[in-house]
Amino acid sequence: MPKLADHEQRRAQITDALLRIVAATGLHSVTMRAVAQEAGVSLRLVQYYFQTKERLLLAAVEHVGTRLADRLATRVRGLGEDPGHREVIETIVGEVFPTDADSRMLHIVYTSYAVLAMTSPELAGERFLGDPDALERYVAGRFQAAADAGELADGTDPRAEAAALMGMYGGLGTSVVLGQRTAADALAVIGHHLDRVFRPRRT
Amino acid sequence: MPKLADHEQRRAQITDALLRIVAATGLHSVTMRAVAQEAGVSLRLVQYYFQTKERLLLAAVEHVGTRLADRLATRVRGLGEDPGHREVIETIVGEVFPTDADSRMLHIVYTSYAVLAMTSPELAGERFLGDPDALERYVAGRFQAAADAGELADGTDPRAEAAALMGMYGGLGTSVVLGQRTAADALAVIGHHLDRVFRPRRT
DNA sequence: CCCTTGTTGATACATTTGTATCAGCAAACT
DNA sequence: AGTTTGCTGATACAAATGTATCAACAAGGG
Repeated sequence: MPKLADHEQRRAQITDALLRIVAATGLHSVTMRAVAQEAGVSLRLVQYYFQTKERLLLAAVEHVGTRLADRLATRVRGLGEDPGHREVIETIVGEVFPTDADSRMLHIVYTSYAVLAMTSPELAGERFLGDPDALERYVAGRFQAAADAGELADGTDPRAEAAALMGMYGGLGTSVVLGQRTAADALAVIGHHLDRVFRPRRT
Repeated sequence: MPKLADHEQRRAQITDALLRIVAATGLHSVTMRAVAQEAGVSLRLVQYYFQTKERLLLAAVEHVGTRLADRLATRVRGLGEDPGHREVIETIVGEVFPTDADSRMLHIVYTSYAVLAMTSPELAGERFLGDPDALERYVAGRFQAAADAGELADGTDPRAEAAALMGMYGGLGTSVVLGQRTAADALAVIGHHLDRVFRPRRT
């Protein structure tokens, strides 16, 4: 049985093209034909791999979720063994925050899907909504660990801190993409916030 | 010269219909025909008042901005004279936060336009981007006043606090609309945050 | 060599959508 | 009464779009 092409790779090639279009011109300008052209393949092939547009869109969110998870895992692992809790948290925020073209794309794509999910929950599946939840839970776990180690200020609730941080990240990220604020300014605001959450003394 | 209809009211009737559609089924399902039907007028009339779809969309954002500003002004004025700084800030956040159908609609509309503005700045005019800026500046002013009155914790920067709060509001609001969190939970997180920004003692 | 697989091309087609046109009707002000 | 203004209806039309169909070709494995 001949198998010259890697199906997974082809699918990634096409969904990547879709994400590029979303980031550049918006979700509304994603058409089967535009995706095909951006991916450098024929319209027919897009239909071949993803029968309908809906399935293509779903595959694209899954793809972006996986890619982000990989990126974060690699980044955190690169911190060396037993990094500080705050270091891990700041690394995560710094990685997903729209600073370069890649993270900016990620933010636009995520927000676009989020808006879509507000009015058509069936299109943005559980997979999509589950990702930010998982990230927040992970961050909450880190806050919990920091609290257990006595690194947090008094009266802080790890889960509430995670929610607050992820909320800030999302809102400030949007304002950065919209050009209302510099990424550096936004990150300074978040750093300022973390300064207050973490107990000042200790290293 | 006969003038049986109030142009402003008619325009409001149509843009209101548009906003309802955005909140219910998303910005992508806003069509001239759908707006006309929702507003209970003929397609021809929508064309009559707003020549093109682009102008209709722009008018709708302006409309929502004005309406929100009015709502906030009324609400804050209703606090009586010389209300506490924290009270004003909490009132504002409580008013714009997606708790009821109206504020939920507001949030969806705002976020939809924000996403649109990310990739097509010409469609979401300065009027749109200016509104959240103005709100943040106002909140920053309140934080500054609170700081001058010695009500804030040490080492707080009023403008950074405003940015952090507005960011949190936006991000958490989205998660509430997406059903990832209860509005009450989100507001509790924000309250928890404000507890730390404001100095505990004093009334 | 043959057959399966990956891929393209050329269309086709019904729908939707923004925009435009022309005629006409009802109401109200002068 | 007449004229202006607000509004509707019926259509028209080109462009875009999701989906589907049929033929064909290249390449690699058995």
